[in-house]
Amino acid sequence: VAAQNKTPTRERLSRDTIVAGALALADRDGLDAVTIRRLATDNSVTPMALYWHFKDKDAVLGAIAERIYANVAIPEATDAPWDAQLRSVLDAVLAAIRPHPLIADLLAPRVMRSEPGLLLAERVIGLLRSARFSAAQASQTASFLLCAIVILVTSEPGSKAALDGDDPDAVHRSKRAQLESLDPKRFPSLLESAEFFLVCDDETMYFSQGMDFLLKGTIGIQPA
Amino acid sequence: VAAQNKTPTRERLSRDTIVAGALALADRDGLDAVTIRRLATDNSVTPMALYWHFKDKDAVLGAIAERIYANVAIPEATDAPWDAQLRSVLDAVLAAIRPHPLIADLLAPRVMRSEPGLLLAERVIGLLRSARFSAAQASQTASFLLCAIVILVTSEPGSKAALDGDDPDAVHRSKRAQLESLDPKRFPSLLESAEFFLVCDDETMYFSQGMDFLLKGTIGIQPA
DNA sequence: ACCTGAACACCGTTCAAGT
DNA sequence: ACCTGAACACCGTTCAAGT
Repeated sequence: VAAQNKTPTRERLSRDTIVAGALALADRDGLDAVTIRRLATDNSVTPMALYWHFKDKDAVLGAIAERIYANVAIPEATDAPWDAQLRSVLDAVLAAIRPHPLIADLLAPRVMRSEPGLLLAERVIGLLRSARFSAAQASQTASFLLCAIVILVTSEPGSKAALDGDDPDAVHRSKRAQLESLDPKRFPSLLESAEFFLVCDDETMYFSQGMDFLLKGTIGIQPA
Repeated sequence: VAAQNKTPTRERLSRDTIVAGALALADRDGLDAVTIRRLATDNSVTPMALYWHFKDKDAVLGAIAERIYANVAIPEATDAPWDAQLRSVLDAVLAAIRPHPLIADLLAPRVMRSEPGLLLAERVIGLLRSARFSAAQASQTASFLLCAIVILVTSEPGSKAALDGDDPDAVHRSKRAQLESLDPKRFPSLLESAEFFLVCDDETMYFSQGMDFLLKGTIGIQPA
C-alpha cells in the first residue's frame, strides 16, 4: 500500500530532495499526507533528521511554495499595453500552479514569503502602478489577483482538489446524488447547472474565462 | 491560560452549543485551536461524547460553515437590474463572512455542502442566468464569486487572518523588517507599497473596491 | 438516548547524545 | 556537520461498556 519513492541508494539528505519528495507526495495524496514522519520514512531517515535541514514543518511547506513560485516564467517587460502584459504574467502564474491543484491552497498565504513570490508581486504591482493605480490599490489588487488564480485552480469543477476524500469516484457519486435530490422548486437554476459543478466540460474555456474575468475586473477599477 | 467559556451549570450537550463554542473558539484562536478534545473539555465532557452528536471532526467544521451561510441575509428578488441585485447579494455574503476572518478558508470549499450555501448559489446562478450566462458559465462564475469574497476577507492586509502566529505584533514587525530589507533596485514598486501589505488604511475602501472588481469582472464576461 | 474508559495509531517537536 | 534515540504533549477515532 505504501509507495516507496526514495532512491534505493541514498547518499545524503538534502533540502532539495526533501522538498521534491514532499511536493510529489502532496500532488499525489494531498497536503494532509505530507507529514514530517512520512517524509522521514520516505527518505529512510529518522523524523528528527529533517529538523537539521528545516526549522519546522512550516519551513518545509514554505519551501514547497517557493519551489513553485520559482517555476513561474515571468515574461520580460515589453512596450505592450499594461493590461496585455498583466495578462501574460497571470498566464504564467496559472501555468505554474495548474499542475498542483492539491497544494494550491498552500500558495496563496505564502506569496510574500519567498523571493520568487516577491518578484512576482513586484512585477504585478509595477504594471498596476504604470496604469495609475495608487500604491494602496496596486498592492491590494496584486495580492488579490494572485490569490484569485489559486482559487481558479482549486475550484475547477471535477478537479482533484474538490474531491478531498480518498476515493474520488465515491465522492463524485455522492455529490451528484446530493445535487439531484434537491427540490426543483427551490433550486431550479442549480439543477440546470448541476453537472457543471461535477465535471468541467472544457478546461481551456474555464481558465480563459477566469482570466478574462480577472483582467476585466482589474481594468474596471482602473483609476480614471 | 486556558479560558473556560462553558456555562457553569451544564444541562446537556447539543449540536448547537458545540457549534457555537467551536465558532467562538475559532474566531479567537484560529482554526487549529478547534480540536475535538478541546471542544470536549470546554464543554466539560469526554472527547467521545462529541461523536454522538457529530459523525467526525469534518462534520463539526461543516456545521460551523453552515451556521455562517445561514446568517447571510439574502435580499429579496426585485426588478432592479441583474448586476445591481448581484451586488447586493454579494454584499450580504461579505457582511456575513467579515466578522470571521480566521475561519474564512473553511467556507470556500463548503458552499455546496449545506442548504444555506446551496440557496446562496441558487440565487447567484439565477441572476447570472437572467443575464444570459450559459449554465456552465453561470455555475463556474457563481462559485468563483463566492470564493473570491472569502479571499477578499482573508487577504485583507493587517487582518488577523494574515497573522497566523500567536503573537500578532511580533509577526507584524518581522514582516515589516523583511519587506524593508529588500533590495530597492529589484523591488522598487514593492517598497513603495510595502506599508499597504501590513495595514489597511481604509477598510471601507478596500472592500468596496474589491466588490467593484467582482462586479466589473462579471459584467466583463457577460455574453453579448 | 446519551455519555464514559481504555486503547490504538498517529502527529510535531525538544533535548541530549552519537559519529 | 549531520543524524539517531528516547521522550513529551498532543491529535482523531473505534469499540465496548455504562446509565
